[in-house]
Amino acid sequence: MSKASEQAYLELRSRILSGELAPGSQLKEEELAALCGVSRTPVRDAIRRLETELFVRRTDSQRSFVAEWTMEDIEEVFTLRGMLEGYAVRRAATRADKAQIARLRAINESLREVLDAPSLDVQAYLAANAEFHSLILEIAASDRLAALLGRLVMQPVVQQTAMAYDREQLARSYNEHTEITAALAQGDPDWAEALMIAHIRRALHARLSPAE
Amino acid sequence: MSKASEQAYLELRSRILSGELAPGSQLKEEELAALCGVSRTPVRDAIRRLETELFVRRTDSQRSFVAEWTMEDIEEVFTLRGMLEGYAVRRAATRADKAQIARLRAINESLREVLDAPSLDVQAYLAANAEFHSLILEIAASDRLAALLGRLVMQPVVQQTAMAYDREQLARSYNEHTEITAALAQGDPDWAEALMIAHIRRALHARLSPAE
DNA sequence: CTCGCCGGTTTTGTATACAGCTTGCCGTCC
DNA sequence: GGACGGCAAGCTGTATACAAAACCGGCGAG
Repeated sequence: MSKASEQAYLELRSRILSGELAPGSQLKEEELAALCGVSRTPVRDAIRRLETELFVRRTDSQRSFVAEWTMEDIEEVFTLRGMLEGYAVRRAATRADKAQIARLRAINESLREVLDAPSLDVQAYLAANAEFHSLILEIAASDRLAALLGRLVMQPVVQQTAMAYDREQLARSYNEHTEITAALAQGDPDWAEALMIAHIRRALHARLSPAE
Repeated sequence: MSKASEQAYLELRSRILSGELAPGSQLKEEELAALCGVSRTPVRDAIRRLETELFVRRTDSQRSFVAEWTMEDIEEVFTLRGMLEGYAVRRAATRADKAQIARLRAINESLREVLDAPSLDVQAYLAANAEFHSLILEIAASDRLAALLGRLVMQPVVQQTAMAYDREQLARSYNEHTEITAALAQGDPDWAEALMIAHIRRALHARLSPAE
């Protein structure tokens, strides 16, 4: 997206994720325009986009609020992600070629580097993780599925989830990625799907009880 | 949505469905604004909305085109719908109360009236069908799931599908709705889900080979 | 005391002008 | 003859002013 619109989107999303724009609070276009240093028009675009990504809720009378997430909401989003990404990886299993498998392995290598580093770089983890999942989506070769998943289910919760990860969680996540890659290399859709669902399920529980 | 924006949306969607705006053709804001008798602003909103509903595809450089649907695309959308609506009806099975079941039965009654009428009113069928599916979504009581399904998977293809229905297809559809209602009345999620998936699968095949 | 109506105020929707980017064509240079 | 570069036209992005709709307070009637 072009400059102002993208800027407004990133600005607002980051403030929502950080809690600066608290769940339940109203988003007023003019106020946000001032905040982002752009006019109302790109802010409107950004709000609409955040709405489709479930960051923002809209009342029947067109007023926007920061979405509030209950435990049930979170669990459900993970369930949906499980179904959709499970389907994606199932498709990927019958389509992946050697070069793509190699790229997946390379991404996993960079995940391992994060793991082996002396200090935990969660942002680097997030980047490599996103790359892994979106490469699988690319291999699945379905624009429509990508549109669904990319826009709607992945972004909102993943970022906050990873914040709750300790080194052990990261290690498990890395192992799961390795397994999924193996399943894809074997071309086994059932195996791949089961692993992906388990992978996402574990992320859910890490999210719900970070203390454990 | 308020007047002009909604009007533009409905206008454009109907022209896309009718083929007047052909798949692959470029959507130019100014041109469409003239077509709908509104300014570019609401047209932009409408295009963005149609984009999230997969009616419209957007290039990397922000130009919009009417989406082109291959057989594979259609099959895949039905698969996704099956997963998501299957999940919805599964949730509904453990939540529906007597009043809601009664409403589902009432909707099915109106479907039967369409069936028994001397001339086939496909629009009336569509209306009642949409009501049935959205009531199930309501019973499932998940705003997020509703946001996903309502916006993204249902609309694009359903309308064209129903056009291909003859009276026998309508009768089968009615019977399936009745069965699903029974499964919900029993509170049996497995049954309900299986029926829903079958229901949607059959719609797919009616869509792919209307001649049969 | 409650309910509903009414006006000011706030917030969103729409139109329009202008700016910036993309694209495709045409001419020139290698 | 081909390719690269620049120029012009067309389309989209952004800002802003004005219109319409929704909210909220207070006031009056039942």
